[in-house]
Amino acid sequence: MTKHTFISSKGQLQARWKSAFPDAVVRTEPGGERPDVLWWARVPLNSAELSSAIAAVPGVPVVVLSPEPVQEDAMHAIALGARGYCHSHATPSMLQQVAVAVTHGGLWLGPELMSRVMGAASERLLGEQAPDVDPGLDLLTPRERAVALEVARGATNKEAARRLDITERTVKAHLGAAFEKLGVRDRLQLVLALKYVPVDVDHAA
Amino acid sequence: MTKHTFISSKGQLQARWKSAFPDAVVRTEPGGERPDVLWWARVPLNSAELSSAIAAVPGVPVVVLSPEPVQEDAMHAIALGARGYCHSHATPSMLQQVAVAVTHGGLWLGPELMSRVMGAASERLLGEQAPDVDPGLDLLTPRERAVALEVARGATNKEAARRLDITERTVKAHLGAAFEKLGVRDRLQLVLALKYVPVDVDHAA
DNA sequence: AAGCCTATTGGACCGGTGGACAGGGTGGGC
DNA sequence: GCCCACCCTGTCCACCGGTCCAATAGGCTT
Repeated sequence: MTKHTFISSKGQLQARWKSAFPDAVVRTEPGGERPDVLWWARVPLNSAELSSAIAAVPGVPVVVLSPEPVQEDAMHAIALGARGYCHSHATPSMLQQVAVAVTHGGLWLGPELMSRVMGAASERLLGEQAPDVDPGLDLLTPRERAVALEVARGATNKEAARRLDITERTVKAHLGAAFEKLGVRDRLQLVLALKYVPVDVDHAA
Repeated sequence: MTKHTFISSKGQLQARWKSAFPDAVVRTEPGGERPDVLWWARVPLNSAELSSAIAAVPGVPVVVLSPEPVQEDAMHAIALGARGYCHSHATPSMLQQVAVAVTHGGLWLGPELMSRVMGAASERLLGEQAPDVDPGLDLLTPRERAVALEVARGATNKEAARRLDITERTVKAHLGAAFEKLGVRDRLQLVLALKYVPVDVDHAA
């Protein structure tokens, strides 16, 4: 059975959510058992809280619910890695649709926002022809890249293995190869290398 | 039963697709019965053809399949309204995942592309607006902050200890406190949690 | 056919990491 | 004075992470 956890400041709307997902869990704080979908209904939207909540459950799609959807909030949520954004008063069947989409690797945004996001993304990526795209990623094989990206989202080797459907040993192999190609010594510096390009490690010196 | 139509120039890979969707229809030209998902496997990708094919079936999610996924092609497809982009040699189960996501209103892109698109969209739509600042760091005591910043630069516990002139044990103590305050489980997630803070850090002074 | 790259996995090793017990020392507020 | 927050240190231990030794298999180039 799919597990759903709702994070709500006031615990309201539980009835509606339980209607969509009868065995849903409603909490006021993140934590507890790892759900299949994490619904973020805290208002107002706090980037820091949302960010760490998302980081705390790598691999779990996070959907942000808002009582009055605002594009800016939605974009913040997306920027932080949320996989969905919709009205907190959405009908149960709508919520179920969203759940299905995100648990299958999709991004769910609602028609209007979706087209805006897609438009903006293509403007950004086609317009400037990827100037600051990590040269690092291009050095990696597709598999190494996939593993590196999982790790860069905060996943452990075990979690990355589960997400990519390979053994932990293989994750280590790809990671090791990525370390060597990028000239870093561990996963943390790999993340830094993928964020801002140069790693100014004067530490070891 | 969900109906799937594949548009392929050469009609190849039919076996693979039929394995995923036994009653799929493979065509060389768009048209015919209205499917639930339209899979576009024509190579090379032609924007005009794809555009009119998408326009011809409003409401039907279109997924572009490519034998060798390229970001630029993906962005063109997205810009034209495609709801998904993935490898044409994807496993049947993967295709099924994609199908489920897009038929439920989702956008399916694969981890790497997805994060790029999301990042690009938020950059474009949020502009240079600084996110609402200083969540994490202000929760920490000065010493915890110093340790966290060392770690965020890629230092090991031992290196941080040497730079701050304390024992490795103390570094662990501060780090552990920082983990708890920020609600993360390890140093990597701590870095991610601090990532969305303006890092002006000239702390070395 | 031979060679290379990629992807995958196994076993073993060992240092780094994080949590669970501990403390002791300082300074400020009530 | 007491309490409390902060800073610093210690030991023990389970687990994770990174690297070494391999091996098998498929695809691609020469």
